[in-house]
Amino acid sequence: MVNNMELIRVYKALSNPTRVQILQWLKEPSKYFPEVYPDGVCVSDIQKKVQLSQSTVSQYLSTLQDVGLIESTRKGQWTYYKRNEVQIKEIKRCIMDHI
Amino acid sequence: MVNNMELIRVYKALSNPTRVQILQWLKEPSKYFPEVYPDGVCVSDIQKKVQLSQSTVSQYLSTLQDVGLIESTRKGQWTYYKRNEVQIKEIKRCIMDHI
DNA sequence: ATTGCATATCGAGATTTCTAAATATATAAT
DNA sequence: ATTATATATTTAGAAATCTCGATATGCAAT
Repeated sequence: MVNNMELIRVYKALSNPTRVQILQWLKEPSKYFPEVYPDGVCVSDIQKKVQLSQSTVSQYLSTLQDVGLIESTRKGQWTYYKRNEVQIKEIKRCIMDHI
Repeated sequence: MVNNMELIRVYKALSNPTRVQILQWLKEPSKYFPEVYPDGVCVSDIQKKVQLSQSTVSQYLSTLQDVGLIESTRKGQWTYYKRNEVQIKEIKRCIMDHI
């Protein structure tokens, strides 16, 4: 269950076009990124596409992760991100009741 | 059809707890407001409940209306607001595909 | 015409978000 | 040990949002 305040934070996370864009690219990662690993896509590949600084992209990914929309796996020096579809489904369900 | 940028504006509108609260109260106006008119609830009744200034509430309602979540009807010196359920349904549908 | 009431708009200070550069951390390769 | 690479964190200025008081607008009643 995603409560009221958590949903507000989800809306905040989604109220930035770049963050939403990333979330959408991650729906079909192989379509949008040069390499897709078992745990998702690495930060630098995402950064190349969004054309914002490395630190900004890293923070955006943290923001999306903080609200549960994506999840990360660290492997060596890389961090791979992918959508957390289970949580996204739950968030969607809650938004339906919320609005 | 609600496009990408319009949805971003919807998320922005929803990323404020008070605005979401108002939207939720308007689901069952007679439960939360002293008087409900055919076209909805007047600004001053909403203002009394949220305990923010009149100008803030007026702007919040404009914000919600701008993105289509509520609609207004002016009758004399009053403006009544109610949910735009048709548009909300459409927005929900688009959010489902969007996220 | 004037007064009073409901709402909208304007202007501004406080707070938050955006974004980058610089720095830190962690790992890999030499 | 040193160097290089990937990512995270810190710091800070610019831009946007929040919120209010003041003012404007529009309508109703006198």
